[in-house]
Amino acid sequence: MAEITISLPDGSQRSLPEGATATTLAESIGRGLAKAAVAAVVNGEEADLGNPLPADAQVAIITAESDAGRHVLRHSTAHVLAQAVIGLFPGAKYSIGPAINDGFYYDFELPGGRTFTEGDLASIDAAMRLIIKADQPFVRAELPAAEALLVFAGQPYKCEIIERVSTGSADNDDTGEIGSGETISVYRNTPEFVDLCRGPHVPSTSKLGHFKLMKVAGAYWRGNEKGPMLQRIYGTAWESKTSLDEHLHRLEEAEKRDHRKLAVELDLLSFPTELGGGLAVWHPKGAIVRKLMEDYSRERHANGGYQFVFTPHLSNAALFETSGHLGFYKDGMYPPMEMDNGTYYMKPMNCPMHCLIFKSRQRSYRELPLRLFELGNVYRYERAGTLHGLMRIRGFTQDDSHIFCMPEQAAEEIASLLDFVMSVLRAFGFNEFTANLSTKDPNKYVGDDDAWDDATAALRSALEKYGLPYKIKEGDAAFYGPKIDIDVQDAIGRKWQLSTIQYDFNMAERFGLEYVGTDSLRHRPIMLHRALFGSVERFFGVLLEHYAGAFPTWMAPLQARVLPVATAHQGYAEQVVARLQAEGFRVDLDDASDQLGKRIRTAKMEKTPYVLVVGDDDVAGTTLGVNPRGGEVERGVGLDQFVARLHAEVEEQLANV
RNA sequence: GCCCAGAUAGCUCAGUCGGUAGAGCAUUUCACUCGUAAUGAAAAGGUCGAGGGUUCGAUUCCCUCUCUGGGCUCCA
Repeated sequence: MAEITISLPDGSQRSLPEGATATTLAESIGRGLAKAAVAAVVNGEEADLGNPLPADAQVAIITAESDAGRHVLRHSTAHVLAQAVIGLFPGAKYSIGPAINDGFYYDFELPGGRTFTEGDLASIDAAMRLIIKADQPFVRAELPAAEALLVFAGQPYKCEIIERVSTGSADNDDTGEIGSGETISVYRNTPEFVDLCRGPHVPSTSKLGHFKLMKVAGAYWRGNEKGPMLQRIYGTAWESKTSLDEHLHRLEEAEKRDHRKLAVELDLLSFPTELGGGLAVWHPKGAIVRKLMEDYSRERHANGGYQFVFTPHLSNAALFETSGHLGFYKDGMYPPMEMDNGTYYMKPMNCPMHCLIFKSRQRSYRELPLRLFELGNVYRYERAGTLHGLMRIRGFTQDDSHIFCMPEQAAEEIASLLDFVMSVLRAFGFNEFTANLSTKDPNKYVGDDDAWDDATAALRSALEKYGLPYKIKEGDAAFYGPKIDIDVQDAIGRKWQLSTIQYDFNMAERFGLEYVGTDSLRHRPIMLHRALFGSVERFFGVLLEHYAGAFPTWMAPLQARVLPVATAHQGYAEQVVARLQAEGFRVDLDDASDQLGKRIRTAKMEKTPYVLVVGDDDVAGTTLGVNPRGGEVERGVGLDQFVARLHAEVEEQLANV
């Protein structure tokens, strides 16, 4: 029999009989590999395990526990979901069902406008497990478009995808489903069930099984708000029960960190329904933390050459007509108020008012860069369905600064802005950063091309000088200028977009801003927008989740609580509290009316950095029993010694810049 | 705005096949005075999200609305 030679990723070669498949290859290498195999990469293209391998092919086996392998598992599980739904709901239309981060989804339209309820998930789950148990093969076929349209007659969403692909008007969603070639690829599991798909898939449904259907949701067909609302089912799928359980456990952990839950438990803030959606009130403990954040920010800005300004919450409509907000973002603004002889709006941004400050008198180049800073309260009418705790809120505070500079100053200013932003983010305990550089959308921009090129180059060079890893998002800039967005990674690996540095070629133009240059002529300044926290509220929410409520000592609402062992030690406990407060620390006392163990538990539940227990020995020796958050109890620590330690800790936490 | 699920004491939740409700924690009081994550007892606490309908009677069934949660869409 003729043989073919296959090259493996490690450079080694193997001879196999002609007609051998990737499965044969995997089996020839080892039983474990054959078991874990879900697909293959043949000459750089993902392919099914069961395809005959071409001669002299480069082949890599995709195993279930790799990212690519999980993607295949999830996509295949989505097909099983569709098969189960079609079986249980005769007449159901199926549309698309891709693998996504950690799982998959599939969108359906049910007959008669029926919708899924959570209760349906159990019966769908059971039907899926039967399909998996039946060990159905995923059989690939390639058809001309005309034939595919016949196969999917009565399935309007599938036909639409086929037509878009065959007429060349497909987008990524479509090609993700069926590839972009001349023929349409499909996978058939049974005579009854066939689905469009580019593949690859696992060879048979028995490779699947470690999945869980998570939730039902509405989703627009092709993401179009005006299009039909389909019924989406989300699921997660993994290569083993252990991995599935770990994933579910991670979800539980994230849920425990939910800032809305922690905000209630720690009595930080609330969203009273009487107040209205997306509006928060800050309780004393939350307000302490927020004030510390803001004070620190002010201190850094004062040292960084910023000038503080204040501007009102309301403005005459004319201002937002000049700025363009009413033209571009009216839907996102609170409705107008008619008063006196004009129309007023809540401000959605601070920049127009900062422009008015710049414009209030003639400016000289000697004043530039002029850096204006404000913790400005803005109000945006976010749609009801989008509100999410502090992360998406209707009234919030931007730590907003606008920098007006000469064009030749911009590059240096950007570089120092980036240093400043990163330094402050580090002080709040973030260490992992990535950035996005958004460039010009050629179809929608103002300003001249040279200015855009210079601005983009300045942003890029700042990123490179700082050594911040970044991705370029082509065409993602706002119409008025390119920008850098900075993402931080939190303690459990989630990314949050926080800071932004943006060029603006538009606003200075609209407001007719000018400065007098060395040539005594008038010039237009460059304007830079810079938000560091972004929104103080959202940043607080991110910190709360990052620290799981256990704020570092420097910003903890209560830094230490003193517990007298018995009433006899109350006097000494009061002295300790007074001493620590005199040193500037936030300390309180929990008297002996509850048992000691109970009081310790309460203080721990409140995530107090230090619980200080004082009894007979401590009164005698002016010492403390120190019970630190997350550490070991230490008896007989001298009061002076503890004070010094606490000062040192706070200083060290803020020195990490 | 659209789809799904909710709303019962401050919090977490149980319950009422239609006859106006209960637990744990928290709160208050009393007793206990204790050395590192829950002492015991008692009291108080609810227009069962709002409005309308069906009914002799609705917290429970139906409708509408509000709000909350998960998605979609949107996010200067």
